[in-house]
Amino acid sequence: MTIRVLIVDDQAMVRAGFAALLAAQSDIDVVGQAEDGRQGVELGRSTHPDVVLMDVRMPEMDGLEAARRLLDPPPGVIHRPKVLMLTTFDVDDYVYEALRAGASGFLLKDAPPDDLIAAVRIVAAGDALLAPSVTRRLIADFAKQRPAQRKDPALKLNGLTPREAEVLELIARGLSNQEIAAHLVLAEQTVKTHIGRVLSKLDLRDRAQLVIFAYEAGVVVPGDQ
Amino acid sequence: MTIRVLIVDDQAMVRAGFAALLAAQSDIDVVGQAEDGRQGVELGRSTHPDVVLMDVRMPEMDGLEAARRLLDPPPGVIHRPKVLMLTTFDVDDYVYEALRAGASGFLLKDAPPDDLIAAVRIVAAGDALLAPSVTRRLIADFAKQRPAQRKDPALKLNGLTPREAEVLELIARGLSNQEIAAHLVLAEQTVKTHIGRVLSKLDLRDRAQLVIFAYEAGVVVPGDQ
DNA sequence: CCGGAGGTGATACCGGGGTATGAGTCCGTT
DNA sequence: AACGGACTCATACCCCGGTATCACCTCCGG
Repeated sequence: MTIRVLIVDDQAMVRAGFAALLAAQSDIDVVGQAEDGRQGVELGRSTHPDVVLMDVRMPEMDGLEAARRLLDPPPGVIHRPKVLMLTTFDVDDYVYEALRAGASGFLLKDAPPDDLIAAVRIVAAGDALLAPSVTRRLIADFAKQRPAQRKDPALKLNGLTPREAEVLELIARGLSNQEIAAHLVLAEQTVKTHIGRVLSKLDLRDRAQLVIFAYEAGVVVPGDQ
Repeated sequence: MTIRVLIVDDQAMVRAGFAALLAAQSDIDVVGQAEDGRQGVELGRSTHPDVVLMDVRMPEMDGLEAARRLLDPPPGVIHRPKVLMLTTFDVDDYVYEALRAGASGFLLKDAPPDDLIAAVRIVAAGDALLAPSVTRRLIADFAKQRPAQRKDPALKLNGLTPREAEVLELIARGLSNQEIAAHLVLAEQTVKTHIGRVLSKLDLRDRAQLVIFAYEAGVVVPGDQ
Protein backbone atom coordinates (compact mmCIF):
# COMPACT_ATOMS: atom_id res chain seq x y z
CA MET A 1 0.00 0.00 0.00
CA THR A 2 1.63 3.21 -1.12
CA ILE A 3 1.48 6.40 0.89
CA ARG A 4 -0.23 9.28 -0.91
CA VAL A 5 1.50 12.57 -0.17
CA LEU A 6 0.48 16.15 -0.92
CA ILE A 7 3.14 18.87 -0.78
CA VAL A 8 2.10 22.40 0.14
CA ASP A 9 4.83 25.06 0.00
CA ASP A 10 5.11 28.44 -1.64
CA GLN A 11 8.67 27.91 -2.81
CA ALA A 12 8.83 25.98 -6.08
CA MET A 13 12.35 24.75 -5.43
CA VAL A 14 11.39 23.27 -2.12
CA ARG A 15 8.36 21.57 -3.62
CA ALA A 16 10.43 20.11 -6.39
CA GLY A 17 13.10 18.91 -3.99
CA PHE A 18 10.70 17.19 -1.65
CA ALA A 19 8.73 15.72 -4.52
CA ALA A 20 11.82 14.23 -6.10
CA LEU A 21 13.03 12.89 -2.79
CA LEU A 22 9.74 11.27 -1.86
CA ALA A 23 8.76 10.04 -5.30
CA ALA A 24 11.98 8.08 -5.39
CA GLN A 25 10.65 5.90 -2.59
CA SER A 26 8.80 2.84 -3.79
CA ASP A 27 6.16 3.13 -1.07
CA ILE A 28 5.42 6.82 -1.55
CA ASP A 29 3.37 8.58 -4.20
CA VAL A 30 3.31 12.36 -4.52
CA VAL A 31 -0.28 12.99 -5.56
CA GLY A 32 -0.15 16.75 -5.75
CA GLN A 33 1.58 20.03 -5.02
CA ALA A 34 0.10 23.33 -3.94
CA GLU A 35 1.74 26.73 -3.61
CA ASP A 36 -0.44 28.30 -0.96
CA GLY A 37 -2.82 27.32 1.80
CA ARG A 38 -6.03 27.83 -0.13
CA GLN A 39 -4.86 25.66 -2.97
CA GLY A 40 -3.57 23.16 -0.44
CA VAL A 41 -6.96 22.74 1.16
CA GLU A 42 -8.58 22.32 -2.23
CA LEU A 43 -6.11 19.69 -3.38
CA GLY A 44 -6.33 18.04 0.01
CA ARG A 45 -10.04 17.60 -0.48
CA SER A 46 -9.85 16.41 -4.05
CA THR A 47 -6.81 14.16 -4.01
CA HIS A 48 -7.41 12.72 -0.52
CA PRO A 49 -3.76 12.21 0.40
CA ASP A 50 -2.67 10.16 3.41
CA VAL A 51 -0.10 12.74 4.43
CA VAL A 52 0.11 16.47 3.77
CA LEU A 53 3.50 18.14 4.03
CA MET A 54 2.54 21.66 5.00
CA ASP A 55 4.79 24.68 5.14
CA VAL A 56 3.93 27.05 7.96
CA ARG A 57 4.58 30.40 6.30
CA MET A 58 2.74 30.92 3.06
CA PRO A 59 0.89 33.70 1.25
CA GLU A 60 -2.86 33.70 0.78
CA MET A 61 -3.57 31.30 3.63
CA ASP A 62 -0.90 30.19 6.08
CA GLY A 63 -0.17 26.58 6.93
CA LEU A 64 -1.80 26.76 10.31
CA GLU A 65 -5.16 27.81 8.96
CA ALA A 66 -4.92 25.33 6.09
CA ALA A 67 -4.10 22.56 8.57
CA ARG A 68 -7.09 23.50 10.68
CA ARG A 69 -9.41 23.30 7.71
CA LEU A 70 -8.08 19.94 6.64
CA LEU A 71 -8.22 18.55 10.16
CA ASP A 72 -11.45 20.06 11.33
CA PRO A 73 -14.50 18.02 10.54
CA PRO A 74 -16.36 20.22 8.04
CA PRO A 75 -19.75 18.59 7.63
CA GLY A 76 -19.87 16.46 4.53
CA VAL A 77 -16.14 15.92 4.19
CA ILE A 78 -15.11 12.54 5.48
CA HIS A 79 -11.48 12.35 4.50
CA ARG A 80 -9.00 13.46 7.13
CA PRO A 81 -5.33 13.37 6.18
CA LYS A 82 -2.40 13.42 8.53
CA VAL A 83 -0.63 16.75 8.49
CA LEU A 84 3.10 17.13 8.93
CA MET A 85 4.11 20.73 9.46
CA LEU A 86 7.38 22.06 8.12
CA THR A 87 9.18 25.22 9.01
CA THR A 88 12.51 26.87 8.38
CA PHE A 89 12.94 28.29 11.85
CA ASP A 90 11.25 26.86 14.87
CA VAL A 91 8.88 29.37 16.33
CA ASP A 92 7.01 27.85 19.22
CA ASP A 93 3.81 29.77 18.75
CA TYR A 94 3.39 28.01 15.47
CA VAL A 95 4.17 24.66 17.01
CA TYR A 96 1.51 24.88 19.66
CA GLU A 97 -1.06 26.20 17.24
CA ALA A 98 -0.33 23.38 14.86
CA LEU A 99 -0.45 20.64 17.46
CA ARG A 100 -3.64 22.03 18.86
CA ALA A 101 -5.08 21.96 15.38
CA GLY A 102 -4.29 18.26 15.26
CA ALA A 103 -1.09 18.11 13.25
CA SER A 104 0.78 14.83 13.53
CA GLY A 105 4.23 16.31 13.49
CA PHE A 106 6.49 19.27 13.21
CA LEU A 107 9.81 19.16 11.40
CA LEU A 108 12.50 21.66 10.57
CA LYS A 109 13.38 21.91 6.91
CA ASP A 110 17.05 21.51 7.67
CA ALA A 111 16.47 17.95 8.85
CA PRO A 112 18.30 15.22 6.94
CA PRO A 113 16.38 13.90 3.92
CA ASP A 114 16.20 10.46 5.49
CA ASP A 115 14.41 11.98 8.44
CA LEU A 116 11.77 13.46 6.20
CA ILE A 117 11.14 10.16 4.50
CA ALA A 118 11.01 8.35 7.85
CA ALA A 119 8.67 11.04 9.14
CA VAL A 120 6.23 10.54 6.31
CA ARG A 121 6.11 6.82 7.02
CA ILE A 122 5.67 7.31 10.75
CA VAL A 123 2.89 9.81 10.32
CA ALA A 124 1.15 7.66 7.72
CA ALA A 125 1.21 4.83 10.23
CA GLY A 126 -0.77 6.95 12.65
CA ASP A 127 2.09 7.87 14.93
CA ALA A 128 3.61 11.26 15.38
CA LEU A 129 6.98 12.89 15.49
CA LEU A 130 8.57 16.20 16.29
CA ALA A 131 11.87 17.87 15.69
CA PRO A 132 14.10 17.34 18.74
CA SER A 133 14.08 20.98 19.76
CA VAL A 134 10.31 21.03 19.49
CA THR A 135 10.05 17.87 21.56
CA ARG A 136 12.17 19.48 24.22
CA ARG A 137 9.84 22.43 24.46
CA LEU A 138 6.73 20.36 24.48
CA ILE A 139 8.06 18.20 27.27
CA ALA A 140 9.18 21.20 29.27
CA ASP A 141 5.79 22.73 28.85
CA PHE A 142 4.09 19.52 29.75
CA ALA A 143 6.18 19.02 32.84
CA LYS A 144 5.69 22.61 33.93
CA GLN A 145 2.01 22.52 33.30
CA ARG A 146 1.21 19.86 35.80
CA PRO A 147 4.17 19.07 37.98
CA ALA A 148 2.07 18.06 40.95
CA GLN A 149 0.21 14.76 40.79
CA ARG A 150 2.59 12.01 41.84
CA LYS A 151 1.32 8.49 41.44
CA ASP A 152 -0.61 8.29 44.69
CA PRO A 153 -2.28 11.63 45.19
CA ALA A 154 -3.46 10.46 48.59
CA LEU A 155 0.09 10.85 49.78
CA LYS A 156 0.11 14.53 48.93
CA LEU A 157 -3.09 14.89 50.91
CA ASN A 158 -1.45 15.29 54.29
CA GLY A 159 -3.12 12.26 55.78
CA LEU A 160 -6.67 12.89 54.66
CA THR A 161 -9.00 9.98 55.27
CA PRO A 162 -10.91 8.53 52.29
CA ARG A 163 -14.08 10.26 53.39
CA GLU A 164 -12.34 13.58 53.76
CA ALA A 165 -10.77 13.27 50.34
CA GLU A 166 -14.20 12.54 48.92
CA VAL A 167 -15.64 15.66 50.48
CA LEU A 168 -12.68 17.67 49.22
CA GLU A 169 -13.34 16.59 45.67
CA LEU A 170 -17.00 17.52 45.86
CA ILE A 171 -16.05 20.94 47.13
CA ALA A 172 -13.70 21.23 44.18
CA ARG A 173 -16.66 20.43 41.93
CA GLY A 174 -18.46 23.44 43.30
CA LEU A 175 -21.05 21.80 45.54
CA SER A 176 -22.43 23.49 48.66
CA ASN A 177 -22.39 21.74 52.02
CA GLN A 178 -26.05 20.92 51.62
CA GLU A 179 -25.48 19.41 48.19
CA ILE A 180 -22.54 17.41 49.43
CA ALA A 181 -24.64 16.09 52.29
CA ALA A 182 -27.36 15.05 49.86
CA HIS A 183 -24.81 13.51 47.52
CA LEU A 184 -23.19 11.43 50.23
CA VAL A 185 -26.39 10.85 52.18
CA LEU A 186 -25.16 12.60 55.30
CA ALA A 187 -26.28 15.32 57.67
CA GLU A 188 -25.02 18.73 56.69
CA GLN A 189 -23.30 18.98 60.04
CA THR A 190 -21.28 15.88 59.29
CA VAL A 191 -20.08 17.47 56.11
CA LYS A 192 -19.06 20.52 58.08
CA THR A 193 -17.16 18.35 60.51
CA HIS A 194 -15.24 16.70 57.69
CA ILE A 195 -14.48 20.02 56.04
CA GLY A 196 -13.29 21.43 59.32
CA ARG A 197 -10.82 18.60 59.69
CA VAL A 198 -9.64 18.93 56.10
CA LEU A 199 -9.12 22.67 56.52
CA SER A 200 -7.08 22.15 59.63
CA LYS A 201 -5.04 19.29 58.20
CA LEU A 202 -4.19 21.24 55.07
CA ASP A 203 -3.83 24.45 57.00
CA LEU A 204 -6.26 26.37 54.82
CA ARG A 205 -8.95 28.89 55.54
CA ASP A 206 -12.04 28.36 53.47
CA ARG A 207 -13.55 26.30 50.69
CA ALA A 208 -12.19 28.60 48.01
CA GLN A 209 -8.67 27.74 49.13
CA LEU A 210 -9.68 24.10 49.18
CA VAL A 211 -10.63 24.35 45.52
CA ILE A 212 -7.26 25.89 44.76
CA PHE A 213 -5.50 23.14 46.65
CA ALA A 214 -7.50 20.50 44.81
CA TYR A 215 -6.42 21.87 41.44
CA GLU A 216 -2.81 22.39 42.46
CA ALA A 217 -2.55 18.92 43.93
CA GLY A 218 -4.22 17.30 40.96
CA VAL A 219 -7.20 16.06 42.94
CA VAL A 220 -9.19 17.52 40.09
CA VAL A 221 -7.87 18.48 36.70
CA PRO A 222 -8.95 21.30 34.41
CA GLY A 223 -11.09 20.11 31.56
CA ASP A 224 -12.41 16.77 32.78
CA GLN A 225 -15.77 17.96 34.10
CA MET B 1 34.05 16.48 23.30
CA THR B 2 32.88 12.96 23.99
CA ILE B 3 29.51 12.17 25.45
CA ARG B 4 29.65 10.34 28.78
CA VAL B 5 26.92 7.71 29.02
CA LEU B 6 25.71 5.63 31.96
CA ILE B 7 23.62 2.54 31.26
CA VAL B 8 21.08 1.42 33.85
CA ASP B 9 19.24 -1.83 33.12
CA ASP B 10 18.63 -4.99 35.08
CA GLN B 11 19.26 -7.30 32.14
CA ALA B 12 22.95 -7.97 31.62
CA MET B 13 22.49 -8.80 27.97
CA VAL B 14 20.79 -5.53 27.26
CA ARG B 15 23.49 -3.60 29.08
CA ALA B 16 26.20 -5.39 27.15
CA GLY B 17 24.43 -4.78 23.86
CA PHE B 18 23.93 -1.10 24.40
CA ALA B 19 27.42 -0.67 25.77
CA ALA B 20 28.99 -2.32 22.75
CA LEU B 21 26.85 -0.34 20.37
CA LEU B 22 27.56 3.00 21.96
CA ALA B 23 31.21 2.44 22.77
CA ALA B 24 31.80 1.80 19.09
CA GLN B 25 30.99 5.44 18.42
CA SER B 26 33.99 7.73 18.50
CA ASP B 27 32.08 10.52 20.25
CA ILE B 28 30.54 8.37 22.97
CA ASP B 29 32.07 6.95 26.13
CA VAL B 30 30.26 4.45 28.31
CA VAL B 31 31.37 5.49 31.77
CA GLY B 32 29.41 2.99 33.77
CA GLN B 33 26.70 0.38 34.03
CA ALA B 34 24.24 -0.29 36.82
CA GLU B 35 21.78 -3.12 37.28
CA ASP B 36 19.15 -1.45 39.37
CA GLY B 37 17.87 2.01 40.21
CA ARG B 38 19.69 2.42 43.48
CA GLN B 39 23.02 1.57 41.92
CA GLY B 40 22.12 3.80 38.99
CA VAL B 41 21.65 6.81 41.21
CA GLU B 42 24.94 6.12 42.97
CA LEU B 43 26.89 5.77 39.76
CA GLY B 44 25.08 8.77 38.34
CA ARG B 45 26.38 10.84 41.22
CA SER B 46 29.92 9.51 41.13
CA THR B 47 30.61 9.26 37.41
CA HIS B 48 28.67 12.41 36.41
CA PRO B 49 27.57 11.19 32.98
CA ASP B 50 26.09 13.50 30.37
CA VAL B 51 23.37 11.03 29.50
CA VAL B 52 21.80 8.23 31.50
CA LEU B 53 20.07 5.43 29.61
CA MET B 54 17.49 4.29 32.12
CA ASP B 55 15.30 1.22 31.93
CA VAL B 56 11.85 1.78 33.36
CA ARG B 57 11.21 -1.58 34.99
CA MET B 58 13.86 -2.65 37.42
CA PRO B 59 14.11 -4.36 40.81
CA GLU B 60 15.16 -2.51 43.94
CA MET B 61 14.30 0.94 42.63
CA ASP B 62 12.46 1.49 39.37
CA GLY B 63 13.67 3.79 36.65
CA LEU B 64 11.10 6.44 37.39
CA GLU B 65 12.20 6.91 40.95
CA ALA B 66 15.85 6.76 39.97
CA ALA B 67 15.25 9.39 37.30
CA ARG B 68 13.54 11.62 39.83
CA ARG B 69 16.47 11.41 42.20
CA LEU B 70 18.96 12.18 39.49
CA LEU B 71 16.90 15.06 38.15
CA ASP B 72 15.67 16.53 41.36
CA PRO B 73 17.99 19.10 42.87
CA PRO B 74 19.09 17.40 46.11
CA PRO B 75 20.93 20.05 48.06
CA GLY B 76 24.65 19.78 47.58
CA VAL B 77 24.57 17.85 44.33
CA ILE B 78 25.22 20.09 41.37
CA HIS B 79 25.48 17.66 38.51
CA ARG B 80 22.31 17.02 36.57
CA PRO B 81 22.52 14.50 33.74
CA LYS B 82 20.06 14.13 30.91
CA VAL B 83 17.93 11.04 31.31
CA LEU B 84 16.73 8.96 28.40
CA MET B 85 14.11 6.44 29.46
CA LEU B 86 13.87 3.06 27.80
CA THR B 87 11.09 0.57 27.89
CA THR B 88 10.08 -2.66 26.20
CA PHE B 89 6.39 -1.90 25.94
CA ASP B 90 5.02 1.59 25.92
CA VAL B 91 2.86 2.15 28.94
CA ASP B 92 1.72 5.73 29.04
CA ASP B 93 1.59 6.04 32.79
CA TYR B 94 5.31 5.57 32.81
CA VAL B 95 5.77 8.07 30.03
CA TYR B 96 3.99 10.87 31.79
CA GLU B 97 5.67 10.13 35.08
CA ALA B 98 9.04 10.19 33.41
CA LEU B 99 8.47 13.39 31.49
CA ARG B 100 7.11 15.05 34.57
CA ALA B 101 10.25 14.01 36.41
CA GLY B 102 12.24 15.82 33.77
CA ALA B 103 13.39 13.04 31.48
CA SER B 104 14.66 14.20 28.10
CA GLY B 105 13.28 11.33 26.12
CA PHE B 106 11.45 8.06 25.96
CA LEU B 107 12.40 5.31 23.58
CA LEU B 108 11.20 1.79 22.93
CA LYS B 109 13.89 -0.86 23.07
CA ASP B 110 12.84 -2.24 19.72
CA ALA B 111 13.98 0.96 18.00
CA PRO B 112 16.73 0.59 15.41
CA PRO B 113 20.26 0.82 16.84
CA ASP B 114 20.94 3.94 14.79
CA ASP B 115 18.01 5.60 16.48
CA LEU B 116 19.45 4.93 19.89
CA ILE B 117 22.78 6.41 18.93
CA ALA B 118 21.11 9.44 17.38
CA ALA B 119 18.96 9.77 20.48
CA VAL B 120 21.98 9.91 22.77
CA ARG B 121 23.49 12.67 20.67
CA ILE B 122 20.25 14.64 20.55
CA VAL B 123 19.71 14.39 24.27
CA ALA B 124 23.30 15.28 25.03
CA ALA B 125 22.83 18.40 22.91
CA GLY B 126 20.03 19.50 25.21
CA ASP B 127 17.18 18.58 22.92
CA ALA B 128 14.65 15.85 23.46
CA LEU B 129 13.08 13.02 21.60
CA LEU B 130 10.31 10.52 21.98
CA ALA B 131 9.28 7.31 20.33
CA PRO B 132 6.71 8.07 17.61
CA SER B 133 3.86 6.38 19.43
CA VAL B 134 4.71 8.31 22.55
CA THR B 135 4.82 11.54 20.61
CA ARG B 136 1.39 10.84 19.25
CA ARG B 137 -0.02 10.40 22.72
CA LEU B 138 1.67 13.44 24.11
CA ILE B 139 0.37 15.58 21.29
CA ALA B 140 -3.13 14.19 21.65
CA ASP B 141 -3.00 14.86 25.34
CA PHE B 142 -1.62 18.31 24.80
CA ALA B 143 -4.27 19.20 22.27
CA LYS B 144 -7.04 17.82 24.43
CA GLN B 145 -5.75 19.37 27.61
CA ARG B 146 -6.07 22.95 26.61
CA PRO B 147 -7.92 23.47 23.39
CA ALA B 148 -9.51 26.57 24.86
CA GLN B 149 -7.29 29.55 25.50
CA ARG B 150 -6.78 31.27 22.19
CA LYS B 151 -4.58 34.32 22.29
CA ASP B 152 -6.99 36.62 24.15
CA PRO B 153 -8.36 34.79 27.17
CA ALA B 154 -10.40 37.88 28.07
CA LEU B 155 -12.81 36.84 25.38
CA LYS B 156 -13.73 33.71 27.28
CA LEU B 157 -14.63 35.88 30.26
CA ASN B 158 -18.19 36.65 29.24
CA GLY B 159 -17.66 40.36 29.10
CA LEU B 160 -15.91 40.87 32.39
CA THR B 161 -14.43 44.32 32.82
CA PRO B 162 -10.69 44.59 33.56
CA ARG B 163 -11.36 45.33 37.19
CA GLU B 164 -13.69 42.39 37.52
CA ALA B 165 -11.17 40.09 35.92
CA GLU B 166 -8.59 41.35 38.37
CA VAL B 167 -10.82 40.58 41.32
CA LEU B 168 -11.58 37.17 39.88
CA GLU B 169 -7.91 36.33 39.73
CA LEU B 170 -7.32 37.36 43.31
CA ILE B 171 -10.20 35.17 44.41
CA ALA B 172 -8.59 32.34 42.50
CA ARG B 173 -5.42 33.00 44.48
CA GLY B 174 -7.33 32.38 47.68
CA LEU B 175 -7.67 35.91 49.02
CA SER B 176 -10.58 36.99 51.21
CA ASN B 177 -12.64 40.03 50.33
CA GLN B 178 -10.79 42.03 52.95
CA GLU B 179 -7.42 41.01 51.54
CA ILE B 180 -8.52 41.81 48.02
CA ALA B 181 -9.67 45.22 49.16
CA ALA B 182 -6.32 45.87 50.80
CA HIS B 183 -4.49 44.58 47.76
CA LEU B 184 -6.36 46.81 45.36
CA VAL B 185 -6.73 49.69 47.81
CA LEU B 186 -10.51 49.57 47.84
CA ALA B 187 -13.34 49.40 50.34
CA GLU B 188 -14.42 45.88 51.09
CA GLN B 189 -17.89 46.72 49.88
CA THR B 190 -16.54 47.66 46.48
CA VAL B 191 -14.94 44.27 46.23
CA LYS B 192 -18.26 42.71 47.09
CA THR B 193 -19.96 44.71 44.38
CA HIS B 194 -17.45 43.53 41.79
CA ILE B 195 -17.79 39.95 42.90
CA GLY B 196 -21.55 40.19 42.77
CA ARG B 197 -21.39 41.33 39.18
CA VAL B 198 -18.90 38.64 38.23
CA LEU B 199 -21.06 35.97 39.82
CA SER B 200 -24.09 37.11 37.92
CA LYS B 201 -22.25 37.51 34.62
CA LEU B 202 -20.76 34.04 34.86
CA ASP B 203 -23.92 32.62 36.35
CA LEU B 204 -22.16 31.14 39.37
CA ARG B 205 -23.05 30.90 43.03
CA ASP B 206 -20.08 31.51 45.28
CA ARG B 207 -16.36 32.16 45.31
CA ALA B 208 -15.54 28.47 45.34
CA GLN B 209 -17.22 28.14 41.95
CA LEU B 210 -15.33 31.24 40.83
CA VAL B 211 -12.08 29.50 41.65
CA ILE B 212 -13.18 26.51 39.61
CA PHE B 213 -14.10 28.73 36.71
CA ALA B 214 -10.76 30.49 36.90
CA TYR B 215 -8.88 27.22 36.63
CA GLU B 216 -11.11 25.82 33.91
CA ALA B 217 -10.91 28.99 31.85
CA GLY B 218 -7.16 29.26 32.27
CA VAL B 219 -7.33 32.53 34.17
CA VAL B 220 -4.94 30.82 36.54
CA VAL B 221 -2.92 27.70 35.81
CA PRO B 222 -1.92 24.94 38.21
CA GLY B 223 1.68 25.18 39.29
CA ASP B 224 2.55 28.83 38.63
CA GLN B 225 1.91 30.17 42.13
C1' DC C 1 -11.04 -6.55 76.07
C1' DC C 2 -9.75 -2.21 75.54
C1' DG C 3 -8.17 1.89 73.06
C1' DG C 4 -7.76 4.56 69.10
C1' DA C 5 -9.07 6.00 64.49
C1' DG C 6 -12.64 6.92 61.38
C1' DG C 7 -17.21 8.21 60.71
C1' DT C 8 -21.42 10.26 62.14
C1' DG C 9 -24.26 13.86 64.09
C1' DA C 10 -26.55 17.32 67.48
C1' DT C 11 -26.47 22.07 69.49
C1' DA C 12 -24.81 26.51 69.47
C1' DC C 13 -22.39 30.71 68.04
C1' DC C 14 -20.79 34.26 64.81
C1' DG C 15 -18.63 36.35 61.23
C1' DG C 16 -17.70 36.53 56.33
C1' DG C 17 -19.81 36.34 52.12
C1' DG C 18 -23.56 37.27 48.99
C1' DT C 19 -27.77 40.27 47.97
C1' DA C 20 -30.42 44.51 47.40
C1' DT C 21 -30.67 49.35 46.77
C1' DG C 22 -29.03 53.68 45.95
C1' DA C 23 -25.75 57.05 44.81
C1' DG C 24 -21.51 59.50 43.64
C1' DT C 25 -17.33 60.25 40.26
C1' DC C 26 -14.91 59.82 36.02
C1' DC C 27 -14.55 58.69 31.67
C1' DG C 28 -15.54 58.21 26.35
C1' DT C 29 -19.16 58.44 22.81
C1' DT C 30 -22.95 60.42 20.72
C1' DA D 1 -24.66 68.63 26.90
C1' DA D 2 -26.32 64.34 27.57
C1' DC D 3 -25.68 59.56 28.19
C1' DG D 4 -24.16 55.03 29.40
C1' DG D 5 -20.55 52.18 31.25
C1' DA D 6 -16.99 51.36 34.55
C1' DC D 7 -15.66 52.07 39.09
C1' DT D 8 -16.43 53.45 43.58
C1' DC D 9 -18.73 53.13 48.20
C1' DA D 10 -22.54 53.31 52.03
C1' DT D 11 -26.28 51.04 54.56
C1' DA D 12 -28.70 47.11 55.63
C1' DC D 13 -30.12 42.33 55.72
C1' DC D 14 -29.68 37.27 55.84
C1' DC D 15 -27.76 32.92 55.58
C1' DC D 16 -24.19 29.78 54.53
C1' DG D 17 -19.97 28.37 56.02
C1' DG D 18 -16.62 27.67 59.60
C1' DT D 19 -15.68 26.85 64.65
C1' DA D 20 -16.26 24.71 69.09
C1' DT D 21 -17.87 21.05 72.02
C1' DC D 22 -19.66 16.83 73.02
C1' DA D 23 -21.40 12.28 71.98
C1' DC D 24 -22.30 7.74 69.92
C1' DC D 25 -21.15 3.94 66.86
C1' DT D 26 -18.15 0.57 64.39
C1' DC D 27 -14.12 -1.55 63.22
C1' DC D 28 -9.58 -3.13 63.98
C1' DG D 29 -5.18 -4.18 66.15
C1' DG D 30 -2.69 -4.89 70.34
